Amino acid sequence: MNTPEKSAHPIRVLIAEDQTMLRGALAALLNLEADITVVAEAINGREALKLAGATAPDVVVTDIEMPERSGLELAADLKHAESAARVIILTTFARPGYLRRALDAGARGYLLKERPVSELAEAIRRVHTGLRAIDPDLAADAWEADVDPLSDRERQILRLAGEGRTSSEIASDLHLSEGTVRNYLSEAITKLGAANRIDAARIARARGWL
Amino acid sequence: MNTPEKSAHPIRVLIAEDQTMLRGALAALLNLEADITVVAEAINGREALKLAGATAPDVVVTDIEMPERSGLELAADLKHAESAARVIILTTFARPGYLRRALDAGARGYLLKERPVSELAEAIRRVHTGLRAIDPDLAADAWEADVDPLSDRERQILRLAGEGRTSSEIASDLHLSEGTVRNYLSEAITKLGAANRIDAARIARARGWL
DNA sequence: CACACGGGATGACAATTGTCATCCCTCTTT
DNA sequence: AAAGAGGGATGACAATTGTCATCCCGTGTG
Repeated sequence: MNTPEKSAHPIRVLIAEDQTMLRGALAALLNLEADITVVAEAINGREALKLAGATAPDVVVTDIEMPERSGLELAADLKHAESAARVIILTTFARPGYLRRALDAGARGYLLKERPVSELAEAIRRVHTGLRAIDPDLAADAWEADVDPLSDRERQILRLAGEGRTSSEIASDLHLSEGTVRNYLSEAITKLGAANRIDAARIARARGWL
Repeated sequence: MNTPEKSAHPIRVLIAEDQTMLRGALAALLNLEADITVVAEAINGREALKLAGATAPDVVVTDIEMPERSGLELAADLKHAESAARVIILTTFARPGYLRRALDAGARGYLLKERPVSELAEAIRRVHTGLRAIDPDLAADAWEADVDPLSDRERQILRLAGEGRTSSEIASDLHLSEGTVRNYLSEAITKLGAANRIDAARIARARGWL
């Protein structure tokens, strides 16, 4: 297997993705592109931030759902650290809530894993020149998508409820009274138009609010 | 980009995986191997079965969770069709239940997406020569893993309950009385040692029983 | 034929969950 | 100082959920 010559100043890319096989495959394929070079690979957001500091990539391609620190948090971290790296979110999920959060966190690209690798390379080039690269399917309904109506507490409690914890368990976990937990849950259920806590958790997850 | 010479009789591989980016990346990388050629790509189990008939692959690499027809069902279908293709399951999930079902369905390999692509190529070669390729982490506790204790009805009802449907909804969906639904759910909860239906659904999912 | 067995149904009871109106504190804002 | 607003707590009540003992009915099976 021979590597083609790199151009004088290839685009320096960092990949953050927790699934080894996909991460390795993407790195290998992107490295075959003449104008792209993968300078680092991270398995979660925390590691990615560290490596970004050390390798000064031009573009960071990151998954969202990773242990330790998510891709959305990574985007925010990089922005906060005033890194020059442009961020492209690469995810399975076409959740409007995710896209919105990604853009708020300063991401310049949002691409689905449903698309071929060639589009990723294309997105990297676009973003490197300062343009945006938003998946067309999502770009449309992103802004008309409704905003997460949940408060922090509601979200937090709903997350636990969705894992099967009972009201009283959640209450003692969070040092709240059981009644209060039920109140928050009830609020969340009405806000989401759900039938019960499980349904509410499902809806929130599907929209990328959890 | 130049493709290396293929050997006279390369291993013919079919890939079934619903996520386009991973599917494309794997196909591209495997094609770079001198002794492997990807003869077809499918986005679900149904399509894979059809393509397997048309292309007579030596090895089928398949994901488990796909729409239409899962990788486990595909393995069973191929066995039933007396296909000569050897099946390698490639999945994110280290669920003992999945491995067991895979082996029962006649799969010769079980590999996690947590491993590098090189291991996939290696597994393909092993399986092609008639050997097995089971992820070492799983091989150990696979057989001592407990068997799915749920009956079909219990599983079916638990699945619906896990999606947030109420007992009465499930009852009318399945033409059962509400009390009966509660009975099954209660059974499932005890069998799994869960705290409630949500917890039970979570546990069953985690073990690959749902 | 008698008997066990599995799928399904009932009825009853306790615990958990969902809903509401109200109330109590702290902060802000005016 | 008065008026809101947000986070949290209570209490009460209805609906849903979880648990059990029992029962009915068709299928095997000895």
